[in-house]
Amino acid sequence: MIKRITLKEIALELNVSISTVSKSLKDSHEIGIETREKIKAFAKAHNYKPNNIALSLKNRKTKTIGVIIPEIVHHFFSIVINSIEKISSENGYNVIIAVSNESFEKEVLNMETLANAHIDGIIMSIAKETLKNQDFHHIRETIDMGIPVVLFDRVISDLKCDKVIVNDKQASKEATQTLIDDNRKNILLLTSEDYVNVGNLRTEGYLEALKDNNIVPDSDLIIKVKDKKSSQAEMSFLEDELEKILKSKKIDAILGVNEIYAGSALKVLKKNNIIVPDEISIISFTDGVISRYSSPSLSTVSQHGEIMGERATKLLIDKLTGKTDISEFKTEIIKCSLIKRESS
Amino acid sequence: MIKRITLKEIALELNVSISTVSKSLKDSHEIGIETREKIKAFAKAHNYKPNNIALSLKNRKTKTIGVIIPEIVHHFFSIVINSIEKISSENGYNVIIAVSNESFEKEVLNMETLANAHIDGIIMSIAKETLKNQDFHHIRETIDMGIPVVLFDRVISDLKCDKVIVNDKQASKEATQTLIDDNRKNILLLTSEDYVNVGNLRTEGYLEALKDNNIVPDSDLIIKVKDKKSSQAEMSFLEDELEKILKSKKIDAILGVNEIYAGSALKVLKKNNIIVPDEISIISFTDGVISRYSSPSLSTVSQHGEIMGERATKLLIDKLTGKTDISEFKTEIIKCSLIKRESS
DNA sequence: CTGAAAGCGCTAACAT
DNA sequence: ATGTTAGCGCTTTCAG
Repeated sequence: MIKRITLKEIALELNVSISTVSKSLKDSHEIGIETREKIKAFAKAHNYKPNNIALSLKNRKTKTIGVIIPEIVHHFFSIVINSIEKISSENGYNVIIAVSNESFEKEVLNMETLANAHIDGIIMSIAKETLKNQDFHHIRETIDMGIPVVLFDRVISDLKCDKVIVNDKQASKEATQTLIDDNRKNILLLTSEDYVNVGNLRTEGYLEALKDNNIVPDSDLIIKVKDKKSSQAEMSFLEDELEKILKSKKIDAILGVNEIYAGSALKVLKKNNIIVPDEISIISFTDGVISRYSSPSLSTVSQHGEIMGERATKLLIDKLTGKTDISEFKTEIIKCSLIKRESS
Repeated sequence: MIKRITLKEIALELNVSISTVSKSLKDSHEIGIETREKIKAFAKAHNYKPNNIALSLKNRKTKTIGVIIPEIVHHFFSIVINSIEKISSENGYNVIIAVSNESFEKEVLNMETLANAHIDGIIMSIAKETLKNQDFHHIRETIDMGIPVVLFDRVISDLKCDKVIVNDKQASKEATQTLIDDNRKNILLLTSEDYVNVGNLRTEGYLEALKDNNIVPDSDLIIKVKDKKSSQAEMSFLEDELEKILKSKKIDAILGVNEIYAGSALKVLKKNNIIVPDEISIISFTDGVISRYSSPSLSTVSQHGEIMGERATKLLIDKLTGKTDISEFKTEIIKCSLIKRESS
């Protein structure tokens, strides 16, 4: 078993003081060129690596970023994490992952754990339950402790932190308009419960598009998928609702606020021998793997998770490195883009 | 901005020594009951939290686990990470994520970074390029430094560490047998290049099943998907190859070593108006979201990523907590299970 | 029962 | 040019 060598050991070995070693390794001109070189050579030969824990204790910096997300097994979030990890490591930061599982309590715990791990900053997307509870004390407290926070996607506007969001409402409006332009007037909306602001904004965009085109919204054509313990359960709820509506209403298009909803809808349509996009066309948010591999493949609104992760990380690092003023907060808005595939 | 209070500050405030405070907070019987209570009350009132960095420096333990994976945006790996994070946090460990992107160089760097972060142990799945290079010095060195490593899925047998794998060969054999039992004799195999041991084992299982049934393997019926810069590029390679084969050979079943291969194959078959499973049936490894939402949905061999992550984490934690002998290494084999869906 | 002091590995201000 | 020392926050041994 190979032990790491310390400054002290090097000092002892070469009969110099610890600070001489420390300064030499920093190439300080305080130290004579030959002792300096000798020490550097010795350190290299013994593969000296500074102990980051000791440095952290001294500097009060861990060069670590904490990330709290509602779930990992989810195309959008995994893209964002990937991007966060990439930018972080390029800038010498490590990434600690914490998952809230959409639970308020877990999210609060996560924040504590990360604060105790002395992460330098946090990037997070808020859990559904937290949005429902409208309780953000844990985020406020973290910010009050001087830990910078960057929120992405699921965001609360009155928190003192940077934010990265998507033009949800506008994108939803445009997607709906695309369907209307294709002469579809009976558009079913598959969305989440009201307190999920992202879903809400998309619903608003949908409604605005209808209004702009003088289409009277039919509340029966909006399915708000209830939160359940498992996404399995949520999907069967959605499928049941959809089957009911198909029997009672004429529908010629579906807008889904994420690809799981749209993918499930597609299954129901197939089961009922409804041809997509001839009879019903579909557009969905989340440009993930389901959209690409389903058949017909789904037209989607891409939220550009990669860009969101990148922007969020850069905002945070700028704050950590002092490039940005600590008390100034930006909100970056990423533009969604519509990716046309077979379903519309 | 709220500062964390330290032992020193508490001591100063209450006119006692630091060690009295430290002992009191540990409820040491050395300290008189009333000073003890007074100190505990004061600490609580001021929301004292020990500084984990200082503890790490002292204990040489960070209570952090490093995870190195080839990619995050991938159903199997994201499931495993999720599970690792879950078990870790239940046991008071943080998880640092590092992504190798299938690159050897990046993987070596990742290991260094994690070692420098003084993680207590590492859970990893080896990058393709590393498997190709057959260079595992970085893993050996990490182990030599006394950092326990647990490998999962993509594993090298002669490393001194715990391993969690899947009965790939057997599962592949059984899947192939299932197809043969359904009277399919011309089975196309979609696999990865030889040096990916997982793909290799699955190929072996396929070949054994053929042999057991006296079917002469046809090398034209094995597509080894070449590694490319992007999975996009790999898929178009696969699709081109498959189209060619469909023209020249009779095929009545496809076995894919992962669901991306199988999903892409499904698209090609659709394009050529071949009906699945009537004309060609499909079974695929990786029970992910593509399999569930494609149509027809894919029968899959589930590798139980959740269980793999759980076992790997438990093996590591057992080693870290001294429950297991440091120099004894286990290999756990998870049994795959076949999930029947519409494609077979 | 309480406190002083050393030490984990490192830095930096301050001697010499 | 090199060394001494204090200190980051904590634990723990040893003294009082």
